[in-house]
Parts: sequence; C-alpha cells; structure tokens
Amino acid sequence: MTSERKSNITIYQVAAEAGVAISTVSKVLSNKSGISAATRARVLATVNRLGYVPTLAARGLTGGKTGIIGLVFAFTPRYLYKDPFLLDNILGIEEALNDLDYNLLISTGSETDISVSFDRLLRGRYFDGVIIMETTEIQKQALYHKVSEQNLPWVIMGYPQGISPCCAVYADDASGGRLLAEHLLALGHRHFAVVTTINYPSGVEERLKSFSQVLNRVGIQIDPALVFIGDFSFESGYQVAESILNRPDRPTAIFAMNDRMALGIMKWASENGLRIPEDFSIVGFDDIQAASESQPPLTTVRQPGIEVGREAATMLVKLIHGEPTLGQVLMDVEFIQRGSTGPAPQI
Amino acid sequence: MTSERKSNITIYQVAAEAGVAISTVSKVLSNKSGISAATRARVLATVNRLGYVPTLAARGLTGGKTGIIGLVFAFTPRYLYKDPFLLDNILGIEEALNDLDYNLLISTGSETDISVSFDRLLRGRYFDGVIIMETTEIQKQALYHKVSEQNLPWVIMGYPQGISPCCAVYADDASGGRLLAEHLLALGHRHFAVVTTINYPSGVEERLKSFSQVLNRVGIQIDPALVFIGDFSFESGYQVAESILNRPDRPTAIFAMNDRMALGIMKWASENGLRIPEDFSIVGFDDIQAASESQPPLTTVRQPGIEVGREAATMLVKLIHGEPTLGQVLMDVEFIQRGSTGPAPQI
DNA sequence: ATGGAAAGGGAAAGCGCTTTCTATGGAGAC
DNA sequence: GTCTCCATAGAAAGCGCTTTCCCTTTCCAT
Repeated sequence: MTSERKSNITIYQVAAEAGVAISTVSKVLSNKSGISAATRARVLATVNRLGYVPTLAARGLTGGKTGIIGLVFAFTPRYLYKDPFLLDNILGIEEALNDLDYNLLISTGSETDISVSFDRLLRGRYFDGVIIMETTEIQKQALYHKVSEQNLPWVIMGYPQGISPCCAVYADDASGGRLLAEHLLALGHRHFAVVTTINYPSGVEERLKSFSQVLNRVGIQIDPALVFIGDFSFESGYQVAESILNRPDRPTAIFAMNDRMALGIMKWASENGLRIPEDFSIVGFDDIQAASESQPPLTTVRQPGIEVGREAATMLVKLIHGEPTLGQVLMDVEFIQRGSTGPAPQI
Repeated sequence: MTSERKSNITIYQVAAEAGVAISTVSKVLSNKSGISAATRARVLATVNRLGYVPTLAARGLTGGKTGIIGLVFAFTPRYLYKDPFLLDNILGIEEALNDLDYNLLISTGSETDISVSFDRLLRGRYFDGVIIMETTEIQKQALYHKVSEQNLPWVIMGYPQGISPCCAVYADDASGGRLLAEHLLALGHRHFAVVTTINYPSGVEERLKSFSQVLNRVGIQIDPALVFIGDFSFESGYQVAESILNRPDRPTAIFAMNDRMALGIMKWASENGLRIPEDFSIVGFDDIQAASESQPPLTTVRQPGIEVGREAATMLVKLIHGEPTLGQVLMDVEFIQRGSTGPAPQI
C-alpha cells in the first residue's frame, strides 16, 4: 500500500539482474565514458529484456535530462489554435523534436499574465530547454529573466531585438514589409490603410515599420486615422472592413498584418459589391493556405512557418547538448503576387 | 559547483523562515488537514514572501500532483496540426485546463508506433492523468493497457467501444452519418460514393457504418468500387476527385468523411467545369470554418469540437480529484444543410 | 619483474518533496 | 489535581535517479 501505482522496474532491478552497480547502469544509459563495451552490452541487454524506462521525475530532480522542452506562448490558447501560421511553427517544432526524441509542452496564458503557470513549470525541473514564441517586447524581457535565472538553454522564435546575446530564429519580416510597400507603390497607390493589432509581437512591428519607411521615403505618411485595429482573426478583419471601406476618402490599398484579417476584409468587400483589385488592392502576410484559395487569391508574403519551427527546435537541442550553434538565424520571406493587387484606381 | 542551475528556494527554507517543520509546509500546500489556521496562515505568508514554488520533479517522484496532463495522439503531428477539427478539440482542452490550473503535454507519434516516446512519458511520473485522442480500435486497446498499468486516471476523447468500463467523451457520429444519408436519400440520390481513409479512428467508422445502414434499409449497397481513400487532407480530396467524377457512371452524391476532403473535391470539380449541386451533391463532416465559406457552402454535420475537448478535460480533472463523474458523455451533432446538396440529377 | 597510471566499477550522498510515525502539548474527564 | 486522549507538530524514511569519490583491476613502460 506504499504506492497506488504499480511499481515499475527501477534501476536497482536492472543493476541486480545485470550484476553491476546502479551507477554503472546510469552511466551506460547516459552514454558516459568509463564503461567497457562488454559491460555496456550486458546492461543494455538487461534493460531491453526488463523493459526498463528511467523515471523522468527522478531524472529531473537530479538534474539529468528529461527530454521535455517547454514552449511559452504569452497569449491565449484561442489565439494560438486558430492561427494557421503559428500552428505551422509548432508543427515544425514537433516534427523536429519527434526526430530528436524530445517532447513539447506548450504553456499558453494571457496577455496580462504569462507567468502564473509557466513560472511553476519553469521552476519545476521538468524542462531541458525553452522556446519563447511570438511575444511582445515587454514580455520578452520578463521571460528572459525568468528563464535565465533557471539557467536553462532557450531560443526565441521571433525577433531578438532588445535581448542580447541570445539565440533566435525569425523570418525577415522587415523585408516582407518593404516588398509589399514597393509593390503597392509601383502600382501607383498613394493612399494607404493598415490593419494591425494592439500589443503585437515584434515581428509585426517590423513589418509595419519597414512598410512605413518605404512610404516615408517617397514622402507618404500613413494617416493615423487609417490605422485600424483587429486581433489577427478573420472576424476582426470582417468587422473593421466597413469603417475602412465606407469612408469618403477610401484608401486604394490596404495592408493587413496577416492573411486572415485580409481575408475577412475581402469577404466584407465581396458582400458589399466592392471589386478587388478594381476598387481597392489588399495585401496580407504569412501566406496561409486559404490565401491562395480566396477569390481573388491574396497577394502576400510567405513566411516559412514550419522551417522556422524546425530550426528553432534543432537549435535548442544543440544548445542543450552543448554543441556549437549559430546564434541567430534569419529566414528568408518570399513576396507572392496574386490577384488581390492591381493598379490604383483613378480618383 | 554542485548544480549548474541557480538553486531555488526549497521547502526547507520556507519551513525555517516560518519556524515550522517541512512536513507542515507540505501539508499546508497540499491542503491537508491537521494544521491550525494560525500556522497555515503563517506558512502561506512565508511562501508568498519568498516566492516559493514547489519543484514538480520532486512532487512527481513522491507521487504528488504535478499539474500536468498527457494527451496521446497516435498519428503524426502533421495530421494533428493541419486539422481544424482536432485543433478545436485541443483548444477546448487547453481552455478548460488553464482554468483548472493544469498543463497539457501533447505526445504525437505515428500510426505504426505510438509507444516509443509516450511510454517514456507515461512511466515518467509526470502525468496526473491522460487523455487518449482519436485512435483506432487496436491502438486504443494497447494504450488502455499501458495507462491502466500505471494506475493513472484517463479519459478517451472518442468512441469507447471495446473498452469498458471507461470514461469517454464523444460526438454522436452515428447520428451524423444517419442524418446525411437520410438527407441525400430524400433528395432522390441512389448512387453514392464515399471518401474515407485507411486506419481510421472509431468515430469515422461509426459515421460510415450508420450511413450505409440507412442506405441498406432501402436496398442500396455501397459499391466497393466507389469507396475512395484519402488521408483527411484537402489535397487528398483534390487528388481522388478525378477518379470519382470522371467515371462514366458518375455517382450523384459523395459522402466525404470530413470537410477538408469534401472541399478538395469541390475545388477539382469547379476547376473542371462541374457544377454543384446540379451535377452532383456532396457532404462532409465536422463543420469547420471553411465549410461555410466555400462556393457553394458545404452541407455537413457539425461536431462540437471545443465542447468535446472541454468536457474531456473537465472530466479528467474530476477523476484526478476523486470526484464522481459521468462515465460517458455523448455530445449532440447538428445537421447543417447548405448549398452543396440538391436534387439528384436525372440520368 | 615491478611500479605506476589509467580505466572500470561500487558505495554513498544527495536532489526536494510526500508521508508515515512518533512526540508533545493542552483540553477534558474523573 | 492527576490521568487519558486528541489535535497538531516534527523527525525520518523513502521516491528513483545522477554524480562524486574512492577502490580495484588491468595494462604498459621501465
């Protein structure tokens, strides 16, 4: 009655069966040096025969490797699980981690409160490393302190600015913003609206910044009255569409910070008899699957979501193993011209 | 140099500060009885002041609660992270778990090999409970044995058949299949094709079974030559579309086991000049967002994905706390008629 | 042959917590 | 006022593993 759970095979039983000390078994399993090939083989055979699996909890306690990676996402689960692009990131991480024999624990929260559960996790000795995903500047700082306090290897999936030195993997959002601006400018557009969000992650900030810089260079400022706020969702795009498109001085081009909001705006437009790109042009960001399936298909910038995730995971595992890694990896984005952009309408 | 990590505050320090024994602190934190109100308050105050967080690993080792729930998904991550319906399930779980102060660790695998990493996790003393998601009959049996060996509370998210007694939450797939069959029959359809997958989870099996039963009742058998195999993806639907729709005896109605495959077929049809529902009718299953946005919108059956996930998580936590729970919960589905179905074309 | 270094193997000390089990004090009963 | 009994606090024994430290072997160089 000591334990409710059926007692598993422990390292002691393996040691006894194999006729060695437990430290020897431990060394074999952790691939430490100092064990003869013969002994190693004998121990391994016993491990297999008994079906021994080391207890993660005990490993975690003693500072050994648990094979678990934490991922902090400082926004709500709804934000995460409804965003095809972020899910691509996670898919990439999962795939890489499965290959490397690690597991992922995702910790979601809310904008105001990242710490509650993550704190507990972080200090719980469960993680071999941590990936920080898609955060705002302020959160990044807070998380950075927490994680480095624990002395855990960590990687930022997103822009690293403000924190240095650190390992980071991120798409070249800045170039994306620039490419879109240049494209729209070349089509003769001069009157822009942008749809962004409050409390956005750094990548979005970069897109917007470089977009405006290109415009500034030709003497165009974005009118603050033409900056609209959504929450990255299709619905939020649909909702702000009216206030963008129904104004007397309708912008000729709209830059939505992601594809889903762009698609939402397009839906409202088509329901309200506006033609794209004849009446206005629109661009998004990410290149999610739906972007190529819309009517017309959406001009956008492709971010390599899966690759970013995979790279981040691979980098973290290298860090854990103490192997040398590139500090920061910038992934290329690709401008994708489709039917949602055309020459600016004559006024 | 004993530990690489900065040493955290331990229960000993809290006990010393509060002037009590560590067992007292432990009892306070686990809400055990036998502690006076004064002592409890003093300990709690010290815990807060010091910012003490119990180490999960140590808790796990001693059989205490770790606050971590495992989710087994026996297929590949790509299958999971690309399926809006399954993601709804997970979203529901996450939301419920966040409220209940638990965390979720998702373990994906592959059809052939569910056990490798999950085995390790399961025996690692990390989980307070386990949710088994969307598996085939055979896998369910195997997982069932593994989990119950560990004496962990567990819940099946999906059909429980074959295993009893157990806790399960599932949508009424059988009714869904029936409703679709009746609808198509009422429209005069007599010539059916179905698109399913190999190695499908039990829910899909139920849909198909009840669909055929309704047809059988009016003397219609599904021609084995008209059973097509996809993999639940949009692309796989697109790919099988030609072999379904280009045959001389084209079926007048198609039942795809999920919306994404149905949508893929519709895309091929529209690219090849076939009109829906004039040339053929098509139905899906799940009611993902894209189903209502397609041209024409898709007739389907809505499964309450988020609710199922939420219910499964809530049930599991009750199980963990030793509270009484309903053994099995069947969630209603809803038939949703849209534009993709119409009267059978005259031959 | 023999001394010494190198290499393999074992004992034991924790890691931080939960959980008995035992001790202690105070209250109630006689 | 003494004795018995609860209620509560404290000591100590693990949980299963890693790691340090030390003792045996084994092998090479002299």
